[in-house]
Amino acid sequence: MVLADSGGIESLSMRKLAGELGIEAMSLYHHVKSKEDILDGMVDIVFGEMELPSPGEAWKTAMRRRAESTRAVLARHPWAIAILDSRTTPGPATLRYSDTVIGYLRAAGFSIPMAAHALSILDSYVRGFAMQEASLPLDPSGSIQAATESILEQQPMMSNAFPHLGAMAAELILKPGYAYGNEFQFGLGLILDGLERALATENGPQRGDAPAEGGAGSQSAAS
Amino acid sequence: MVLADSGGIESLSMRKLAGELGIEAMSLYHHVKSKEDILDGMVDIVFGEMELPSPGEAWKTAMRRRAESTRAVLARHPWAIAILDSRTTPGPATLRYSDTVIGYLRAAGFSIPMAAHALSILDSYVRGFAMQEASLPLDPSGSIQAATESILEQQPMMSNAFPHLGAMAAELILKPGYAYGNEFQFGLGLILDGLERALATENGPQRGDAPAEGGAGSQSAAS
DNA sequence: CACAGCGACCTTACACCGTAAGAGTCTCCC
DNA sequence: GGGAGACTCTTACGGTGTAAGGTCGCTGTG
Repeated sequence: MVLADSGGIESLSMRKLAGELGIEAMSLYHHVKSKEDILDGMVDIVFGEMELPSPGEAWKTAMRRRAESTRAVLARHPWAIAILDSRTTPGPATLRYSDTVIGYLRAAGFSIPMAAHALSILDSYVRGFAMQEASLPLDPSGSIQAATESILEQQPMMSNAFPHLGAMAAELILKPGYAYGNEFQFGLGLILDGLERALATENGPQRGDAPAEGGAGSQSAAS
Repeated sequence: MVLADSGGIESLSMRKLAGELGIEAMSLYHHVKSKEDILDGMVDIVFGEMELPSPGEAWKTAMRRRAESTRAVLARHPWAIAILDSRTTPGPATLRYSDTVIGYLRAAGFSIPMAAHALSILDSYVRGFAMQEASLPLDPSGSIQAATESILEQQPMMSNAFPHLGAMAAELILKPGYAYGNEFQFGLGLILDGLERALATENGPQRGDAPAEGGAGSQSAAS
């Protein structure tokens, strides 16, 4: 079901979907309540494709892998990005996913509020990045040069009216080897480092003894 | 033009828009090439509403204000979030906005690659957060309690099958005073602090930045 | 003044969309 | 045999974006 859809664009209609299945549009309504139902199911499948952290991993690498997996899944299903959160009736895979990640963070020593912070910032960043990436006019190689050039050509006054934009285009984006996708790692590392610091601060800069948890990884006690 | 649209939902159609203006649908096509044209213009207006940093401000406060302004504007025009980036022909306000911000960062000591990093992470985060926030079922007070409760009620096995999700709902989200919007500040501060550190590292560690607590942290933030 | 040109507006029409309503048809179980 | 579903179909309605072309009234020029 999803196969046909993610292959095509989000121009899937009840009639086309039915055609794909060899039946008529209205027959679909005996299996689903509405098109919203189908979208709900598709979103749940997308969540099901995301990699879950496996126990025993250090939380930082686990969260990094989770973020990269999410980005990869969303790149595979760009249509899903805009509707991921807007489903008001989360499916089982969605709930399972959230529950597992929260449980993982808690086991790694995150308090409940800190886990909520971490979830919020990571998901906002990953989905925001996926959104920007999905809407960039990339050629298959993942480069953005061609599109940038065409904008520059359209606007020859670019370097006059918008000097900094022009400079960034000329000196960074148009350089061979630049791919916007690489920006992902920088931001992800920055956020994970920031979370590590926040976690250390929370877990007691004062009398930071007895960190009872078998928390994964980095204990850099405040000096 | 935008007034009518952002007030209503994204269910604006050529016919409704024409009706708002007292004319017929097809008459619009004498002023715009297509509906895409209208969306382009609307997106540009949205960019125009965003606050630009004023010279002389410290870059951190300037970027914080920019992020908060962007979030406020996108909260005012939720329909814009999903299509902000997908416009392939940026309008003048959009270009001006990007150019000013880049110029501002450059003046504050960011190299071109570092400015690109900063733009990418800030915009991804802010837009991702705005997206999540916009799709949350909030009551007018900005709280999420009612919706959370209804999900919990629908799924009484929540606390069994999804214990961590249930715990976070019970001990954080359902507590009076919790509002998801407050998560924004945490993530924004974390990112700005991270950028500050990355900037200091880039600009040469000769300026003793007292990296005492950084310990042997990961250097994945290096450019 | 007359008149051509043109831009703003209109009507009509087409192919698509989600789906409400209801009418077969087929298979299984008592 | 005879329900009882489950499944599919046809028909129809009100919506969408927009292609094609018609009808005004204003304006510039002679």
